[in-house]
Amino acid sequence: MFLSTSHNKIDLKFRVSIPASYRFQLEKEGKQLILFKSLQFKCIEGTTTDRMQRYIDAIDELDALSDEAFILRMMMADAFEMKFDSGGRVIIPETLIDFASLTDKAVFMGVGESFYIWSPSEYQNQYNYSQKILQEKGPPKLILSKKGL
Amino acid sequence: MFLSTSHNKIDLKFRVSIPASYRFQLEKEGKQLILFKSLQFKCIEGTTTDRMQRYIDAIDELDALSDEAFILRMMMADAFEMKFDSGGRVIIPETLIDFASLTDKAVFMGVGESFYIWSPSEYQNQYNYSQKILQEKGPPKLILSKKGL
DNA sequence: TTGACTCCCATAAAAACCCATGATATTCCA
DNA sequence: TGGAATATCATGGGTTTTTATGGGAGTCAA
Repeated sequence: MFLSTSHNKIDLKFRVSIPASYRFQLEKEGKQLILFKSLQFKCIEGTTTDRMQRYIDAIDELDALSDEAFILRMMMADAFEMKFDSGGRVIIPETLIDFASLTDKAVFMGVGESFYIWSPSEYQNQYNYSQKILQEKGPPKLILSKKGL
Repeated sequence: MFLSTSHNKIDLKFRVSIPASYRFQLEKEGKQLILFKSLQFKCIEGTTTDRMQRYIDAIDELDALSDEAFILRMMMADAFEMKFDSGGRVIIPETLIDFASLTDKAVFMGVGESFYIWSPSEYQNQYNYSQKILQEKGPPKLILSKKGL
């Protein structure tokens, strides 16, 4: 489970520290880290190899010639397996840096089964949007009570 | 189940003692503590990892593009797993301190499946408000399902 | 050589860990 | 029942470890 938010620096070599809690999460389950372009947002998404496998399996269930399958395959093509250095950092591929408009700061946002890497300004936009939705619609209580929470 | 209210000090290192009764509650069931921004109030909410896991599972069952899923992901991003020191304290993340406007005192309020951490003044506001509602509307009707008990 | 990449070490700040103490509550026994 | 002995809790403070980050030495290819 990936939780919490942290702001880390991207150095001149495109290196960035993956938050320690995320690394433990991966290590605990003995899983590799995958980074890829988010399908929803202008950010990088990080997850484990086996969750990625679930995406791949999902493609197989789609009509092979459909637009969805096409999009998902394109996403796979821009997915990278990350290696950590001794300090717990990875080098973010340039494709992903560009996609998410990252410069010198990265915001790591744990969202459960995966995490997002945002530029600070995009993150702020998303955060503000969430606050707006919350004010307008209130907490998603229907969903929660339905699940017995 | 978390019950009762207590007023604890937040020291210069942002450490605060989690009330012993809450700790026993967690220990008894072998569960980790999670703190996160309340979706309803200007306070911190405390709960367990497996309760949080149920929220995460709920995300996957929602339309990934829905507002509900979005809000729940934001909730994960503002959730932190806590580690106790030998004295039963945790360090409250700065994000949460700011969100709840905490300074040097924290009011712990057990509300059953979770608990709240308020600043003394916010707590007082909520308390006064509840008293006002009680006077105006009388006690709420409770429907206790046999199943749930 | 130059440039890109990997691997390793250095360091400041933050977090985790450990022990001490005063206050309060609890136990125990005359 | 009183009151000393004990346990528990919240809190203070110091020491050690971890984390994030900077930078350099070695490697390989063009």
